[in-house]
Amino acid sequence: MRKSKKLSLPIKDLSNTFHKQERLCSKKQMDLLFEKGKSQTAYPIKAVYLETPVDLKHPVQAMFVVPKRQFKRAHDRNKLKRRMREAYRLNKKKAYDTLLLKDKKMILAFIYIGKKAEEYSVIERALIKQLAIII
RNA sequence: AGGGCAAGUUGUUCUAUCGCCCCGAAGUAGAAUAAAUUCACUUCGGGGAGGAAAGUCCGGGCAACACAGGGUAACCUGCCGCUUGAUAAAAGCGGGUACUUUUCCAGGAAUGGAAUCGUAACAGAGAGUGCCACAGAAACCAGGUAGCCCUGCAGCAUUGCGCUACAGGGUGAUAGUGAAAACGUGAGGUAAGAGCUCACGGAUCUUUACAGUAAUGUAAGGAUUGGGUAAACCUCAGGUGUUGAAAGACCAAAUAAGUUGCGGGUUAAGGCGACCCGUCUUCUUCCACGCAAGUGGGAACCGCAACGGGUAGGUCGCGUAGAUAAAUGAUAGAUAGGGUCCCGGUUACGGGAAGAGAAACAAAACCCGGCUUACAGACUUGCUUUACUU
RNA sequence: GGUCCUGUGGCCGAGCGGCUAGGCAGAGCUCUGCAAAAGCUUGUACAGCGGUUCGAAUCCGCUCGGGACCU
Repeated sequence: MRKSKKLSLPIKDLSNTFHKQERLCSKKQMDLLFEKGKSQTAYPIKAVYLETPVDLKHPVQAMFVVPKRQFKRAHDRNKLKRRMREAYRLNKKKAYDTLLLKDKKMILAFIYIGKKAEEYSVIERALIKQLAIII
């Protein structure tokens, strides 16, 4: 596996942006996440999440993973990651609001576990479901 | 004209909304700082994947380390000329040679010539070694199974020719085989035979002349006349220092100048990143004993190895695409082309309808060139097939 | 990003140019009242495509698949 992105929201924000600060980039944090994080599955996506004490700018840092083993072509991996990222970007607002209220920070990884590339609508549905459960 | 195949060229449109990466400018009662300034945010402007970005099969740039010299090994390449940054190699273009497809011509045959299609890892098997299963007499300094011929001896037969067995010798014409069998045809010759000899033809090597930059070709002369395999070992010639961007430079942070072992002066250790020759380098300090050479001892120091510990963050390298877990997407709509159906028409084509709608292969991670592989549609060329008309 | 190894029946695994060993598994038969065990018999493979060679699993090239290493 190998890709991740992070999302950060400045201050109040409400927009559907997805900046670099919102992506999970630190190798240390990643190792920590996979070692201690909890996971759950909603086909075709598996989510790994962990509350973190680190002082982040945004309530959540997220990364997206598509295993090379299932998808040999870089093109296919990119496409799936983009679809997941897009779904996350458009639906993260509710999660942000909730976490801001609770004053908690979180790191997240979404791993694509399907055997074949699914349509955007399928991915979006699964991702919304994931977010709802996690938060 | 349609379909199919092959090769080459090309290889993707517009609008809206929400977003992504990089650069620049301006702004902010924002954050850090003494300040310069940096960061953040907002607005505006600009730029943002491919012909293969792929496979990583070649080469170059670039970088670090190494480097007196000679030889060996290993690896790569192998007709000639020109071109590109690139002597060699790779690639492109042209040429040569060999083989091959088709057609034609000459010949009794072997074979040769001309045109044309294609192929070639295209130096050497007149240096050596190895291998060539099965079949076959024989598979490589050829052989002797059958056959043919000669001689000797024995037997049979006999007017005579002869026949049979054995022994010795000659022979390579005939012979099933095989991927491959010892130049082809004819004549002479012989006991039978043979390039043994001759004629014509073929092949290999070579000398000279001429043509060509060259590979090579042509002609004449001479010598020779038994295979294959070098993508088997090998020989010859040319080339190759090693490692690669995870190369490498700098900064910051952190930790323990930690532990153990071995070595540190003569037939010692180490370097010359494979090996050898050869050559070069290293020839310390303290303590005790001794006049000295030297001996003994531990420690320091140096080198190597193992164990253990810490950090694994930033800048540069790095690009008017450009990150450092890696940017081009999503949604909605519109068209081009194509597909389906209906009508007219012999086709070509023309008109109309509904619904779908940009869908091939595939996404840069230092850069460049070549090769290979993948690929819808469009265009061009060639081949093939079908239909219609003449 | 770079470097390298590897691919033989359903599975494991020999085979350094000449009909592709062997074991396990499968099928049939023998044996048994039935089965197990045992014995006998039998089917099935060189990843794909080209090239070199008389002949290729083996040598060479390309493609595909599997794996390892370098930070």
